[in-house]
Amino acid sequence: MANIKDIAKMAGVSVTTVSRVINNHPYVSAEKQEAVRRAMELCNYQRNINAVHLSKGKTFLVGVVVPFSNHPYFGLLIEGMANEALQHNYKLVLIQTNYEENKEIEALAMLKDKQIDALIICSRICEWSVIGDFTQYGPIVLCEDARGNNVSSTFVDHYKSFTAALEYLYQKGHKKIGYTIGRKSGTNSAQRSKAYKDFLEKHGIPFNPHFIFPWCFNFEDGELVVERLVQLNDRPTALLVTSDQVAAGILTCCKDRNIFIPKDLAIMGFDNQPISKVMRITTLEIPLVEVGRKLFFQAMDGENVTHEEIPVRLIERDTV
Amino acid sequence: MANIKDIAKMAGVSVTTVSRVINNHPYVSAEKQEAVRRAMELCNYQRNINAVHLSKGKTFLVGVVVPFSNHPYFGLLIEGMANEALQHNYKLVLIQTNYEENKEIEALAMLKDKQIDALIICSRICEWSVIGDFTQYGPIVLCEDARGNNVSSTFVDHYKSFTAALEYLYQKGHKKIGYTIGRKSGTNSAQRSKAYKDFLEKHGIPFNPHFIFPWCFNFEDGELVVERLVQLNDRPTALLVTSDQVAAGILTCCKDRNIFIPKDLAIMGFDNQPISKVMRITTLEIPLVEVGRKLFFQAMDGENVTHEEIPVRLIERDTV
DNA sequence: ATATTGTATGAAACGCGTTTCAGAGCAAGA
DNA sequence: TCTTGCTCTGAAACGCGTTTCATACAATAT
Repeated sequence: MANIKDIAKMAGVSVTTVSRVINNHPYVSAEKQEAVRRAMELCNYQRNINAVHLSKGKTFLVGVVVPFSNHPYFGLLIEGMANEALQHNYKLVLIQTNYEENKEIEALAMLKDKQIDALIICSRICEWSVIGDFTQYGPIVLCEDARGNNVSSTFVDHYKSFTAALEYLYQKGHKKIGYTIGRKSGTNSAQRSKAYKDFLEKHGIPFNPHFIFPWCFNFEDGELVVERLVQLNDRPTALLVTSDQVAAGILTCCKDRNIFIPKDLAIMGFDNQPISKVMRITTLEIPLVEVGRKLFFQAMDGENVTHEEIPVRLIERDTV
Repeated sequence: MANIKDIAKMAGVSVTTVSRVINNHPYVSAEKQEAVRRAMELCNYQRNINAVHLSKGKTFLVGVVVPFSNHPYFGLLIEGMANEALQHNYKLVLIQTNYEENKEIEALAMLKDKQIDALIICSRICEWSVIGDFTQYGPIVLCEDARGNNVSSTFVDHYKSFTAALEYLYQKGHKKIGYTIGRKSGTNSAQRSKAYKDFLEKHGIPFNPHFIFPWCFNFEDGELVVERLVQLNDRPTALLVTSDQVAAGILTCCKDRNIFIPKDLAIMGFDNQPISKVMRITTLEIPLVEVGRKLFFQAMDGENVTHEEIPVRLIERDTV
């Protein structure tokens, strides 16, 4: 395969001139321009992008860390990023961690060795201190409240939104409210847990550990929730479900067991995924595509560390 | 940031020796090895991966073309690839096309300019001739029957499986069978269409264009199907749905409209996604994670063009 | 007529790790 | 003693495009 030198020779010009033609720099005479183009066409020339990357010290690649790629939550986030990436002529490198710390560190290493220009972490596992060690190598953007850490972030205030959701349920008459979360640890889960405890305290409601259902990510996880639910003597009357997928799963399984929604159990989802619209699930909308877009934007704007809070919106439908 | 030259100078050796240490080549004395390691640690040295890529002519990156990334079908496919990629120390570059041809061509160009070592196309838009122009630049792997084209493929024989599904429904007493597909064009859709027509002909059943529902991808698309269904005077008694997600959506909407499954309408899904298990949807299992794994494997084995047919398995549940 | 400014072009340095090749030193086998 | 074969090391070439700097000439301004 021909390289830039071959083209230069063939067109009777210097490599500089070829480079100028390739990159549309001014100051190349029409004749030479033509000669170079002809030579490139003749050889079916393609510049070696890795040489460009080395030379420029950039790859136009942005890493995206997700625990799993087959969840609509991350799907929408990625969609937003991909759209924005397209605009900026960037590509996304997907790094699936399955919530294993070493994979996240691998992603950070990619930033260090310049394989990617920036890194977006959609769901963090590493300690902040670990992340901090890598900020010197390029922009790192988080999808959680990262204020106070030297990285940009676009996030939902889960304390606030969880509190709002709880108060909404309370005001609808619910005193016994349970909730589901994904991971037990993590900033978001911690915020929710705190919101929950503060809510209980405020209203003088006793804490019931059986009302909390961790490890709920997908539609099918709803099945287990319902199974555990029916075995409870003292059941919650409402469930705050941190994913519409899980909410849909719970709703479906409840129907099968003749648990009527919302009469027997109120359900409130999160995200406002399309499935919640079809199933008429009351939910808190998070504009995930927009969040993805903003995350990418922050990754591009590596100079400045910024934090953007995304407001959520309550969407009342038929499950509360 | 220090480069290999700096390290060499600092350790009092040549760059060759440093390179040897980095890559664990034999024939480096213990002392020099130690000296190099110390220097690297001192400088917090990180080799520039782009220089490696340029030098080696490889990037350890594999491109993955998908129309959308937020669909569980592609999610599982990617999951399989990601697992295998990890094993081989490769990373995946996600290229989302939204079914736009130019984006797919962009992906092919990435192969040409050596930004990726191989390309996996999960859902093709380009003509075969276009793909053919790029096979010289690296392995291209398809997730559809690509026999006869100079690319590897792992695929389901959709003619065969569709026929099997139709016969299964027929044998259950269904004569009026409709089906949903995603895109109208595409190898898979063509195979299914042919299977459908052959099936009708074989059993002397007249063709009814209203029984075909295109553009069905997601859960929410099931809503439209049901809406159109109820407006039909002459309704199908069974529906072959080419995605469990859509099947789940249809099932949910039917329940809301008091259309009883399978009494009023039999539904058969595809993929055996977790959702189909929870909702007890009869489906044809496609081992997508396994398919993803194999696709990646073929991408690695660029020397040989191979084709692997994946058998599907009928999973009888409660919707037929 | 002279000083500026703009256009056009190429040599060479640069980014940086890998790999080939040549050579030196030393031990085991002939 | 001589050959063969390891072990160890480094200089230099290689992969390839970008960018800086110097230069040359034409055109406009003074």
